[in-house]
Amino acid sequence: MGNKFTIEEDEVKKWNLRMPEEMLTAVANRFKLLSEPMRLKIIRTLCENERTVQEIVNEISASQANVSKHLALMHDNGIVNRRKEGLKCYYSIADNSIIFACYLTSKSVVENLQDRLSWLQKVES
Amino acid sequence: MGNKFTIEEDEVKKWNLRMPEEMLTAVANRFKLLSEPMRLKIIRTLCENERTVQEIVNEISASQANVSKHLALMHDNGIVNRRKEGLKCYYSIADNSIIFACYLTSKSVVENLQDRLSWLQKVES
DNA sequence: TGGTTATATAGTTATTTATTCATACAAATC
DNA sequence: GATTTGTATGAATAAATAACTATATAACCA
Repeated sequence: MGNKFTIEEDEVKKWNLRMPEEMLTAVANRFKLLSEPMRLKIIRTLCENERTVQEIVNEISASQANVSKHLALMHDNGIVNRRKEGLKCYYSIADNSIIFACYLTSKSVVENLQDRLSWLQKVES
Repeated sequence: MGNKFTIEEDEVKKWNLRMPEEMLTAVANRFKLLSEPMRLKIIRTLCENERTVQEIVNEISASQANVSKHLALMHDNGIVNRRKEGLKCYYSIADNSIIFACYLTSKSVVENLQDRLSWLQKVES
């Protein structure tokens, strides 16, 4: 409760140094997993709690097959956990940094849009 | 210098609430921009300083045409700035949260790989 | 004006992948 | 065992796009 996430800016800047090629590909792949609106929708339903496939299908409007495939992909890549209970299969977020990345990116995208909008308004007036 | 970036975990969890469809698509699109190793390579060269297209081409091994297209794409989407000076064209990171997202994701991916590795070692022994 | 340099852009190809439909599998219940 | 329910998967299709080649643009210089 009231947990804080803190990072030193200097530490961030070191990101550019000495990252081997395979790591770069792995990072790109992680971003690719987050680059589909449908998967973000699914991830969003998992933010609060674990969910069954059917629950997800009901919350977002998508076919069972499609949701199942996206979940399988995310599970294979270790960003969601799977828990079976009888017929049902519960999925949950495996790594909170996923949510964090989504949050950060959302904020940044919103700010970006706002900047462009205010620029547009300046030009118009 | 010594700047810190802090976020409340509770704030992050609110990400799932009331985000309109277009925002989700915009966020997905931002992630898609970061989902190509070649673009990450380019971004990495821009971490320290602005760079000309040729400088980037020389640093990473890629064709001028390809680098130029990636830069154009990133510029169109507002994640790099462009500054012309004579014949040369200098690009730079438009939004530090990009670097931050890369850093976070890299860390998370590394931890994920380490977890899988230690799990594998447990299974083997 | 002609030539050189830095960057951008068409057109093309090959690859990836999200989605759909149909079906398979597997656990529970009758 | 047969049926129902929840989930996974294979095949097919359509759309997106990274990379290449060749060419265009545009600024600088002789």
